[in-house]
Amino acid sequence: MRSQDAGLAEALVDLSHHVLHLFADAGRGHGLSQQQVELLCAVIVRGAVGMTELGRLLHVEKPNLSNLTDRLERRGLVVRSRAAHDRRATEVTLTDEGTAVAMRTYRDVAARVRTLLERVPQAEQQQLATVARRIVHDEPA
Amino acid sequence: MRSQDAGLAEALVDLSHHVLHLFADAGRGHGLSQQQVELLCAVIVRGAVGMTELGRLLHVEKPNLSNLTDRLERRGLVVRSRAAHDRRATEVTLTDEGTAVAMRTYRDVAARVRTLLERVPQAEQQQLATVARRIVHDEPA
DNA sequence: TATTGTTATACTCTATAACTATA
DNA sequence: TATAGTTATAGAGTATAACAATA
Repeated sequence: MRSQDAGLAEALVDLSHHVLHLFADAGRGHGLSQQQVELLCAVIVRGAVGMTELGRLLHVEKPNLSNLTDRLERRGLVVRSRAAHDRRATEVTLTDEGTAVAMRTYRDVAARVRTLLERVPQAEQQQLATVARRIVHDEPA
Repeated sequence: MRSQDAGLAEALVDLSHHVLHLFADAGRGHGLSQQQVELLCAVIVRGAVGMTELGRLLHVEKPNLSNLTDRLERRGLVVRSRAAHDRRATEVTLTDEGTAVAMRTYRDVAARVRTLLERVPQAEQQQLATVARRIVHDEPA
């Protein structure tokens, strides 16, 4: 690894830790883990979400997502239901309590994101989003 | 959260997952977890490292770092020693086997970093490093 | 008294393989 | 045969509180 790569790599790794810890920190007050917060935020933004899409969004394998969903269902925050169009598929939705918890947590996450980004000027934020998407192949070069 | 913030936030979260999974993927072939790879890489780059600095680098709390170090020590990859200047402090160093494993893993990580960044032009990489450091407060605005 | 690190506990997350049900 | 999801299992990571030793 060239030394300039190493510098960028270290900065990226540090940034990644900060970004994901933001979910953990937001969840702590509500007794939620990082992954639980990520799942709740994904569902509140999208409405009903299938397990496959959740796994892709959260970067979690199927069996682990099943367990993650189990724990949230046991706590009464989400429910599973069979999808109408494909009876193999499961859709995850929020309960009333889950919605309330997810809203509070989502606002907490959003506030922390704003704090994290407040040192970065608008123009650079736009560039950052573009580069980030390019790196994860969501966007063409 | 404004919708433009949300777009950036999602891109950042996705990027963060990719970056940290890179360590997990590099470790899989060697039976090492993400955190184990991160620790080995930190030690190979720095030589002997104290527990406090390791905790800061890996974003891991003290008790968890103790456990992480225990598992690597049990596998014969690292050893602990008392620091000369402060007899409370512990320093972590690599064994011969640990050095060999860490070198291979480090090269694997480096290769994956290059792949991850190959779509990003040099100039943008430099900007990215600057913005990343600014976000985590390592660098003034 | 503050700091460095460990131990103890209870819970959550992870990877892998094997399984069921639907397509 | 392939896909969506679950179950089982063993190991690893996590947060918190309480502790020992050194500064």
